[in-house]
Amino acid sequence: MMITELKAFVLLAETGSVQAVAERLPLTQPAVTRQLQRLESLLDVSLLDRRAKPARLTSAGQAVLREARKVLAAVDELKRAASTNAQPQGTLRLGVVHALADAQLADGLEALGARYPGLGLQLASGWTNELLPRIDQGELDAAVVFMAGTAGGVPHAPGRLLATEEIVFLAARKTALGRHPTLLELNQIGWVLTPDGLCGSRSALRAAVESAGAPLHIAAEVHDVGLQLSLAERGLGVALLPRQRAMALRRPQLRRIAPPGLRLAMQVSLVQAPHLGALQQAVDWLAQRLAGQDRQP
Amino acid sequence: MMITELKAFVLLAETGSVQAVAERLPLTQPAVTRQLQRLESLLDVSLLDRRAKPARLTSAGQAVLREARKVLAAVDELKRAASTNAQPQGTLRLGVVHALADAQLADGLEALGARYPGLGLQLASGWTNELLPRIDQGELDAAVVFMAGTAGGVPHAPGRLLATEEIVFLAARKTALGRHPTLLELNQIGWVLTPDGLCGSRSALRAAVESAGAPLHIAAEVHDVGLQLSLAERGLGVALLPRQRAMALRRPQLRRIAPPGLRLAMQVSLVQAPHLGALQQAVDWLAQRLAGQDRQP
DNA sequence: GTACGTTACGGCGTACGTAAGAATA
DNA sequence: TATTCTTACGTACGCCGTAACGTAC
Repeated sequence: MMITELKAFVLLAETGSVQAVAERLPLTQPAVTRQLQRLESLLDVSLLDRRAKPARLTSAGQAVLREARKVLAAVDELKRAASTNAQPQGTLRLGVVHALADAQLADGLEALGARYPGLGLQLASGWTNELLPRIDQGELDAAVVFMAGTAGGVPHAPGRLLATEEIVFLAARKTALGRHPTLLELNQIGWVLTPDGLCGSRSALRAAVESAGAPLHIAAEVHDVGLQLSLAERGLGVALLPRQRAMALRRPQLRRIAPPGLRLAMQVSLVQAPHLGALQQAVDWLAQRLAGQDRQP
Repeated sequence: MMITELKAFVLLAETGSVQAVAERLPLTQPAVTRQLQRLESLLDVSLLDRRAKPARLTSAGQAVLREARKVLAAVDELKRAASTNAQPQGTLRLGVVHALADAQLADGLEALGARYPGLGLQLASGWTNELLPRIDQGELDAAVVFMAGTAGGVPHAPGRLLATEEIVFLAARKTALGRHPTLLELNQIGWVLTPDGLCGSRSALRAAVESAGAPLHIAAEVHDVGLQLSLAERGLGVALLPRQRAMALRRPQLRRIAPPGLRLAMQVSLVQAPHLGALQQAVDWLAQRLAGQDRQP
């Protein structure tokens, strides 16, 4: 109630004629008359001075006209804010898996802030299996996660696939290994893994090792990637790292190893809550950027 | 359409429960649910994340919530402006008869401006018979006018009676007149009248003189009251003036005369257009002040 | 007289309440 | 299981269009 009446009233003030209002709504004259009457009865004020035939606005009508324009402007503003094309406002709550929370991501987020100045950003890093429930809980709007597995069959991650990346094995050059070490040889050295490595790489690795006839030998479980690499450099284990990240390293004491029979890969994907509204385009923009750079150095 | 839905939505955001909204509107739960659905469909946005049972607002919902509050605030503002109790805004277009457009009125108008700071004032002076049509034409909101006639029967003026005032006769002391001159004696000197004296005093005077057996002898017709008095002082005619105004004069050369058989009077009244809305209280205030002072010096 | 706006009447759409169903906590 | 929200159905209210009327220019 009331907004349509206000529109009619403002139009009347602008055109000066009920007829003209009726044509532009479009409606019949009686309908417009009744809308105006309805508005007067809702507000309990005489808005029109009907002593003359092209009725004039009363002084109360003048005052109401000003306020009516404000109301309609506010309604337009609301519709604009509701439309998916609107400039995103508010805060985008973004989750990122630990392993990708690096400088490259920071660049992307900075660019996001530049692209959408009105948008606040709230970042949360966590493991894939932590982030996904938080999206379901409505705590996050979107998250960059990954799933890992054998190169042939990575468990398909939910959301949009941003990139597929190989996971490489890194071992110390000084370690006594042949040119093409087998998986079991590497397993004897032991693996340096991330603790809650529930993104799939650990299980794929375990499956491969066990099918080769040995139990998975975990040499170390640490969060910090720098520590993982240091351990590997010291020959205390074999570390796993996404290919791009490994190539960006300046760790000459490490060598990359490709054991026969096992190629691990991971899929980076962007998961989002449904119904993001205007935030959707920001998420889309981020997805495109992250996919576009394809995490190439 | 839409405002009731926005109310429901804002209430939902505040209470967090459809149930609570339903109780406070008051409505049944299904009705509230449908209002929310309707709003979503009107805006073509998902406002609620229904994955959880006490449904949460989506990010789009957050944005819409902000704008919805603005809309409702604007609507409240409109209702306030429409209410008769609202602070008068805009311009009060006031007409005043020439004869009352004096310093005393200026005081009243100044006080009006002080009482209603938001109110603009547009003053028009004119004759009663000019002002009344302008009210009908919607050019004026109110006017202070008067009607004159014999003391017994002043033609009743439209609008509110503010004051009844006697009209006195002023003649030069030096004029050869008895202690109680008759109407015909005064008529022989002649009358100093205002030209468009259509407010009644002239016709009452003419009727009285002619019934006494002589034609109305007009010595001068001038607008300016000062000139009228100067002419009277010089013995060139008899001037007519409201009693209060005459008593405020410092014209020792003039004497006040009360001819037997004719007492003229005038009624000051305030006429207004219908449907003034919030301006009404300003008019009421002015009427009360003008009547309250009763034009006593 | 003509144009413009207002009432009168019939039809349709829409919003509500009641009651049953789905889904979450 | 209990609470909360959503869907289904019938009813009533409200708004519009057509037509007749009243009124200012």
